[in-house]
Amino acid sequence: MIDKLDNKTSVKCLFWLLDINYEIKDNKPEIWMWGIDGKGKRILVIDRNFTPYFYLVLNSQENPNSVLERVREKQAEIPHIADLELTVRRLFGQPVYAIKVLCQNPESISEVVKPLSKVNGVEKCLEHDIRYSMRYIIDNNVSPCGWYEIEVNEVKNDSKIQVDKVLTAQSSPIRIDKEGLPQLKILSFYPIFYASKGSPKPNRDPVLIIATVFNTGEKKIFVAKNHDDSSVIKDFIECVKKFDPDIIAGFETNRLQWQYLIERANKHNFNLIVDRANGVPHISVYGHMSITGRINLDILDFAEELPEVKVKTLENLADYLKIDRGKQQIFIDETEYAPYWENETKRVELIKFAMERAECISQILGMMLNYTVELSKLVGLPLDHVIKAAVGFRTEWYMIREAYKVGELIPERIDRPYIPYVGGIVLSPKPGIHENITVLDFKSMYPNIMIEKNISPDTYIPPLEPDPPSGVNIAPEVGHKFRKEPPGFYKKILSNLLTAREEIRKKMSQMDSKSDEYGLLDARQRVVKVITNAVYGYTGWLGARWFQKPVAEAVAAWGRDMILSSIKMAREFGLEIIYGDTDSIFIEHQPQKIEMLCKTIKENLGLELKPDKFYQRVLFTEAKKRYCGLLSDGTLDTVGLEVVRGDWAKIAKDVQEKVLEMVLRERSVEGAVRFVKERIKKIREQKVPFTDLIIWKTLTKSAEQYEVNAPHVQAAKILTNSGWDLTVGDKIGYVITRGTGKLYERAKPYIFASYDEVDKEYYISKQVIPSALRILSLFGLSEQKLLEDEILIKPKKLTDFIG
DNA sequence: GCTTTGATCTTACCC
DNA sequence: ACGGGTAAGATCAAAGCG
Repeated sequence: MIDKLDNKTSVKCLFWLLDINYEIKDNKPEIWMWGIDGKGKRILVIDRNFTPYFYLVLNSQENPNSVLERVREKQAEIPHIADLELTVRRLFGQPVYAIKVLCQNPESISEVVKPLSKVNGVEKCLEHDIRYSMRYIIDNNVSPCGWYEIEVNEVKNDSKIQVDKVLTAQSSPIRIDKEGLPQLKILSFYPIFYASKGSPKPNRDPVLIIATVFNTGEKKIFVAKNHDDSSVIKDFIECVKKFDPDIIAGFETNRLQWQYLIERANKHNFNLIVDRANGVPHISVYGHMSITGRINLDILDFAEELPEVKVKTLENLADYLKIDRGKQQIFIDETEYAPYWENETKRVELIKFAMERAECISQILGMMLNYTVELSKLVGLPLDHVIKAAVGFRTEWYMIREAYKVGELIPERIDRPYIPYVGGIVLSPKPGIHENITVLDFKSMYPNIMIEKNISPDTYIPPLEPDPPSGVNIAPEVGHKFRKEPPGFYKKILSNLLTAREEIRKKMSQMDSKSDEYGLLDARQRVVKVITNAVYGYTGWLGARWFQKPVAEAVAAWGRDMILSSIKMAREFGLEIIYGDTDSIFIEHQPQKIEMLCKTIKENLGLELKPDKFYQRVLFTEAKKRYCGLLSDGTLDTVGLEVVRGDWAKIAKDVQEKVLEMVLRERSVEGAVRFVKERIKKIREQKVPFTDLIIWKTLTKSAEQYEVNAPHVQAAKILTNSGWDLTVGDKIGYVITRGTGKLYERAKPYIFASYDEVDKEYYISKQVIPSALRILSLFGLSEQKLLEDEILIKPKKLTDFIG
C-alpha cells in the first residue's frame, strides 16, 4: 500500500506521454504512464482503475441471455473473473451479441479464455490478444507523444523510481489540444567492441570505448584500460543515470549493442541498470529492446524506411541525409578496430571515430524525431514500438483504434493459405526516345476507389447473400459485390485520412517552410500519406486481422477498369499512349486535349486524373518498369534501370548513368560510346577504385537454406567460417575473382580480396557492357562494337531514333 | 561428351 | 511479416547434337 503524501484531494496534472507499460503488483494490474509535466518534471502516473477484459462472441442462433446464464454457471469454477456484461458489438459489420468478460489480471486472461470458449453458444473469444497497456491506450483514446490532463494524487516514491514525482491516477487521461514536444533529454551513444577475429563475441571481446553525446551539447567518452571494460560499462551506467535521458539513441542497438553490453556487464557480475525502474533493457514486441521509462531508438530502424539507402551503414545514411560530418572524416572499418586499438597513436583516432559516430547518431535522430513522433501519435504505438513495427502492423493499429470508436470487434489473426489474385496492369512501352511526354496519374487511386465503391470488409456481400435495399457496386471482371450504404469502415478511415492530409497541406501552404512548425506538419502529412497508401496492401495481406481477399481483388479490378477506360478515352481524343503502369499513363503533350481528357474522366469515373510529370525527352527499352526521362529542370529521372538498383557494381551504375546523360541531355550516342570505351580501358588498367567493383546482395535466408549456389551465398559462407555473425537481411559485399569454374566459386567477400585477384573481364562483360548496352542497344550498338579498339566510325545521329 | 536451352531460383525494383 | 507485376542473371538439368 502506497501512502498519500498529504491529505489534499486530487489535483489536475498536465503531462506529455513518453511511454506506457504495465506492472502486476499484489496480483493487481497497474498502468504505468511515463511522462513529462508542464514544468518539465519527469513523472510516473500509475492508474489502478482499469480492468482488463475480452469478449465472448455468441452464436446468432442462441438466446444471448441463456448463454450468459451458462457462462455465469461456469464462472463459479473459474477464479479471476471480475464481471460479465452482455453487449452488442459488430464483427465484419454484422451485429453480434458479445459477453464482455472483465478479468482481475491481464495475465490470467488466457486461463479464462480456454474454459469459457467451450461453453455452449459461445462461438469464439476475441480481443484476448490485445496487450493490457494497448487496451488502455485504445479505450482511453490515448496516444503516446500527446498532451493529457489527469486527476492525480502524489504518493511516496517507495521503489526509488527515477522520476521527480510518482502519482496515482484518480481519473482517466483527457487529451489536451496542445502541440509540440516538451524539452526532451536525449542521449546518443556509440560503443566500440574489440573485434579480434570476425564479429566481436561478448564472452570474449571487451567493450573498448563508449562515446556519448547529450542534446545539451555535453559529450563524454569512456575508454577501457587495456582490455578491462568493467569501468567503461559502469561509467556508462552512471552517465545514463546522471543525465537521465528520455530518449536513448544508437545505431544497431536493437539487434546487437544492448545485448552485448548486458552480457559484458553480467560477465563482470553486475547488471546493466539503465532504465527508470532500476531494471535492465529487455526484449519486447517487434524485436526491439525496451528500456522502461525511457525510449530506446535505433537509427538503423529509421534507415529501413529509406529504400534509397541501399547498404545501411551509418555513413551511407548520413550522406543520404546530407549530414555534415566535418572535413576530417575518419572511417575505420570494423575489421580494423583491433589493430587501431593496439597501436598507441592510432588508438586516439579510434576514440575520435567513436565520438564522431555518436555525434552523427545525435544529428540523425534530430532529423527523424518529428517523423517518428507523428507516426507514434497517428498509429498509437509508443515511439520505440512504432519505429520497429512493420507497415502492416502500423496500419492495423491505426485501424484497431478506429474500429473501437465504431464498435467493431477486432478479429483474431489466423493462418490462411496463399491464393494469388490479379493486380494492376502494366503496358508494354513503345521503345526508343520520345519528346514532350506528359505523365498523367490518378490521385490516390486505390484509396479513392475504396471510398467511391465503398469497398470494405464490412460492406462485402458474399455470392449467395441477397442484395441489400441500398443496392450494390459490382466489381468488373471479378464480380464481387459491396453494399452502397451505409459507408464502410475503410471508407470512413480513408476519407478521414485524405481530408486530414489536405488540411495539413493547406495549413502548410501559409507557413514559412523553414519554421519548426512547418517541419512538424510536413512530418505529419507524410505519415498520413504512408498509412493511407498502405491500406490497400493491408487488405491483401494474409496476416491482416481484417483480411478479405475479395476486397483487395475488387480494388485492383476497378483500378484496371479505370486505367483501361482512360486509355480508350485518350485514344478517342487522338492522344498517343507511350506507356502506363497501374495508375499512370504516359502520353504525348497536347495540353488542351489532355485537359479535356482529365475532365471527361473525372465526370465519367469519379476519380481525378492529373498531370504529374513532364519529360522533355524520355527513353524506353523493350522492358516494362525501366525507363529514364529528362525533366524540365535538366535532371534525369531514372526508373528501374541498373542505375537505381543496389545489386550492381558501382562501376556499372556510373557508366549507365553517364550513358543516359550523354544520350538524353547531350544527345550524343557517340559520346556515350566513347565514354564506355574509356571506362573499359580504365578497368583493364586497374584505375577504377576497388570499392566500385563490390557487388552487394541481401542474404534473404540462412546460407544453408539456399537451393542453388549463388555468389553472395558463397561469400556469406566464407564470412561465417571466418567468425562473422551473419543474419537474414544482411547485405553481403563481394567481388568476382579470376579463375575457373562457376561464378559462385569465384566470389569472395570484398574484405578478404585483393585488387590483383579481381577478374576485370567479368566486370567488363557482365557488369559494364550489359548496363551500357541496355541503353545503347537501342541505337544498334552491340558488345563487339563497344569492345572494338577504334572509335566508332560513323555513329548514327540521335535524331534518327526519335519516335 | 559436349553445347544449347529452358525451367527455376533469386534479388530488387515499380506502383 | 502490406499487395501483385516485372526484369534480369546465375544455376542446373534436360535436350540436342555429332
